[in-house]
Amino acid sequence: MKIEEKENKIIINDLADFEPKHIFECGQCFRWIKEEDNSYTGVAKGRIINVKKEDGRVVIDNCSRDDFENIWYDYFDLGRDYSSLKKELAKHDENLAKAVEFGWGIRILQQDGWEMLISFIISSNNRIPMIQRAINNISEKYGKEIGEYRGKKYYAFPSPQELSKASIEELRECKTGFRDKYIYHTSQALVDEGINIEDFEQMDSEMCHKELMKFKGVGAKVADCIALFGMRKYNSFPVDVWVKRVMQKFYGAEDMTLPKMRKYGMELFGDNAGFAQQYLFYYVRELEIGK
DNA sequence: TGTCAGGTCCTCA
DNA sequence: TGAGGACCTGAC
Repeated sequence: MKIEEKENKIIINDLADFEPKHIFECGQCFRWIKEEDNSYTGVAKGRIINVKKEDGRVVIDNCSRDDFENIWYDYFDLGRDYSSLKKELAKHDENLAKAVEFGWGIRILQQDGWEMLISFIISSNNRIPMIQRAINNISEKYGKEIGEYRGKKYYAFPSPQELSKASIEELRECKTGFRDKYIYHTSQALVDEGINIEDFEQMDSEMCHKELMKFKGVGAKVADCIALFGMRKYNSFPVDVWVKRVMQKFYGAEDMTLPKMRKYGMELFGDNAGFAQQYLFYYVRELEIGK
């Protein structure tokens, strides 16, 4: 990987399988905002960076070399060979091959487990713009101000301790809707019971999923998303409305219940089920297949 | 005005 | 187990 550093930017010349639109709009994250120049600005790990593709190169603005090596390299999953992963997936079947070709620049971000827990509780029966707004409201109200970028202030996602100070009513004011009580109970549970969410990463997938579902507002689908995007459980297979459609249309799962569909997907795609799910999800949602 | 959206919870067979 | 209805909110 050839990396140049200049003017607080990191420029990567030869990074394959990386397309900002695919990465930030495949539904795995909620805090990356598209700018007018088609770049994306986001907050993670207490930093603000801006990412774009320019002349085939990946440009990360507002980023030091140290931060790139210590934070963003892992965050963007740059240690993984997506070319061979995609080749492997494409061999599986024709539909997955098309999906991989369509979302060729997707990478599964290594995001924070706690932030994913709350974010995906908010996602249930909700729309993406509303989810983004609620998460921003929560961050502004309870998170620390990180700094300014392009004239806009940015806030970190609050810690469990910080968020546990919010009442159910205040969470409702952040436009979380009926999920206010779920967020409240989850924050309280972490603080009161001294649960360290990072420990979940050490569990095997099944245990991780089971433990996550103990939180109020976390069902099978939300637990799978948290495990996949926040806890490196890459054999997770979140079944949402879109994946349900794709499983019915392409994989003969017309009469399956959701739990069966989840199990079927995990068996079908094995250790790479999470990646398969992301490519399929992005493919059918962007093209509105099966709607 | 009614429906619907990245589901979950609760109740009841 | 599985089915059915309620649920904040706001956009169409």
